[in-house]
Amino acid sequence: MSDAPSSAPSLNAAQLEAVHHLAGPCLVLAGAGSGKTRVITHKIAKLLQHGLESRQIAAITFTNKAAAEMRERAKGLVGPRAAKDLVICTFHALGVRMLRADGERIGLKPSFSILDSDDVLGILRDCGGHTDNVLARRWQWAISLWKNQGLDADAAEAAAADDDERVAARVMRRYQERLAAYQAVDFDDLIGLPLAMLGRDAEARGKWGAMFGHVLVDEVQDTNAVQYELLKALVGGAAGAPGGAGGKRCTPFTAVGDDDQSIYGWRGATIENLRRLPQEFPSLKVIALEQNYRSTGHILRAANAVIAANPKLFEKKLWSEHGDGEPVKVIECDGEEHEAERVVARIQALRGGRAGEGGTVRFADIAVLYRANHQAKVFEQKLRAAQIPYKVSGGQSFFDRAEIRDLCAWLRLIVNNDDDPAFLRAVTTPKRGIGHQTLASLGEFAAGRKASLFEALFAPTLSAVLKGKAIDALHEFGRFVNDLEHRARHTTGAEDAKALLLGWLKDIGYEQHLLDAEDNARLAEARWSNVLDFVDWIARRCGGEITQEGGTFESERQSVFDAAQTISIIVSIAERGEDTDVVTLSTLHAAKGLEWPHVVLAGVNEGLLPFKGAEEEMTAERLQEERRLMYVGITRAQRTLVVSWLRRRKRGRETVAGVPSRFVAEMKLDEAVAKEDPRERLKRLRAELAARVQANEAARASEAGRPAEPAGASR
DNA sequence: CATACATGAATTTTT
DNA sequence: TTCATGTATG
Repeated sequence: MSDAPSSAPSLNAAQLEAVHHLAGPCLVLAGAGSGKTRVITHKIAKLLQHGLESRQIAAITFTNKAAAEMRERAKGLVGPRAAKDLVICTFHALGVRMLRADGERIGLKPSFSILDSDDVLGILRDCGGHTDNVLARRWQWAISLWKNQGLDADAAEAAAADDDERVAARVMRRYQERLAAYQAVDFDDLIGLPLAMLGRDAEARGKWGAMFGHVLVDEVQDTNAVQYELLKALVGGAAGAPGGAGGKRCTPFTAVGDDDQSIYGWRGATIENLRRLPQEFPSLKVIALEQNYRSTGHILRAANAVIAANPKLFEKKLWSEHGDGEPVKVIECDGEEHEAERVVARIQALRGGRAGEGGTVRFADIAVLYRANHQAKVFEQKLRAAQIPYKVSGGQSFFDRAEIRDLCAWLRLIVNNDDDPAFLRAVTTPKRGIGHQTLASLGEFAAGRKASLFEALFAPTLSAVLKGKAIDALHEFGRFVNDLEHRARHTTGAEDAKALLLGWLKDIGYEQHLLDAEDNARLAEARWSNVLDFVDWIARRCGGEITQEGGTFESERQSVFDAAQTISIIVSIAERGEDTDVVTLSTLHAAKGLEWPHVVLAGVNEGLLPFKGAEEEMTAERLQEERRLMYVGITRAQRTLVVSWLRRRKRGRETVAGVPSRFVAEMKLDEAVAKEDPRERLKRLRAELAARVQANEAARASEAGRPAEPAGASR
């Protein structure tokens, strides 16, 4: 995907400087397309040359995908053997590692569970009495943001601005108590708890502070306050701990990022971190990568012009040795449909293009980017109509599917019997004659004894509150789980693991459950096939093979139990065919880090691209982030860029007049609007007419005998 | 309890 | 317009 172009066979001066600065803290301001992954991987190689062990080098990313890609690139550079022990993972994965190793120091069992957002939502609903989903979701959001800022429930309550926030803070307190009781953590805790652990426990601090000889962090501009603190704690500088090392001897590190591409402020990322870095590490070496290897001059100038309107943290201006290329085009469309049609026409034109230079354009060379997911819909329609293959980025991920979550709940329960949310999901999936009533009684009983549901289930005194049949069902469930756990601990190797898992699915009758629950048989089948994929995947892990997007790695053979421990954190396993030739539809956010020869930025309207909610005001900061988003969009393009906006835009029910985004003017394009090819316009009108005629005919046919709709009058 | 209808609300997303 | 949630009804 974002492979270094062959036009850059060796590192440029700035890249070399970044790679060679091994001794102290280093900030690499990597402009879009400036070869930042190359710098990171080459620096890893350099560190190895200088005698660091693989295991002493940590490269931290934000997504599993980025981690897999980086590992792959590193492997290509230093060979599989050296790459194997490199610690290349996400912040969260590193957190898991730390907690599994030493979490007991802060009272966490090594087998703690990781809750997904569904579980969290369920617990929050519970904590707040019987509340609706909407409110619970708001709490979830607020709590996550608080945690990202390093606030606990007390701090949140103290800082609460209104009653709603005070309530949320109190819910958060109860929520935290529940998590502790469940021996469970949420995603945010995976960062916060390791940090707390290092702050509180000198031994852990010593161990982890000495763990790495060099720490590299990708996309620093996306770090939130807690991640930043964790990074500092790991390198031993200005540790958050009272009486901490105070920046005496600090592990060298390399932070790589681009303040102009910070687009995740809304979920807690803060470029304040970048601002503080030079202050907190006075010896920080700041290196800007300004040579761009991706885009043509016209595109780069547009990008620079847009971002110039933002206040600067660090001075930086992209330039490239590529020629000017084609001018950026702006197109004006009547509405969403028209826009989609023009984009389709554009794609067809690119494909059929003059074979003069550059060879043929593949579908995979083209991307349509937009602000919000719902904008994909019209494009999907029109692309399908034109028989153009496409994929929509960020569709539902494999692990979000209900059937996979069901199975994950079972696995979690096996790993950690005290994981009550997992218990509740597993015990009712599939239905086994244990109903709400029974579970409510069990829950009450467990709460009274401060025990988990699973513990409570075996208590002799439980018979006082539950009748024979219910208790029998519960006991049978408990025995089944225990037995499964026992076998899971002792089963290793791919074949045995697969047999175990399939046997389990059969025992619980899961396939039948899917068929019963889904009235569409084909859908049920699709779900079952997902389940089988999942089983295969776990089995392969047990056999010592780990597959992620971007590659397959060898690791130790694991027991099913071990494999189950890691599943919550892994998100994407569905290796979507990377080399399939399809057009990409993506949000601007999801497009970050990717690039295409031909890019269309769609719906670049005032109100949509600088996004304006119903009754939120547009603060300067929000506007700046929107502008960075536009910048990210522009810099995805290698050779051609089309920016389109709508004269009529739908907002809710009504259609309102559309105004081009202020960012269009900020691009300072000299070429004016590109006119739609008159032949295309004619073609379109003809197609519209034909469609209407067809619709009328269909209506007449289906309503034969009844008074026909006033044909054509519906407009 | 399950289905049907009405009402209301609409970014961005990873782990 | 569409999706999801809440209520009313059989």
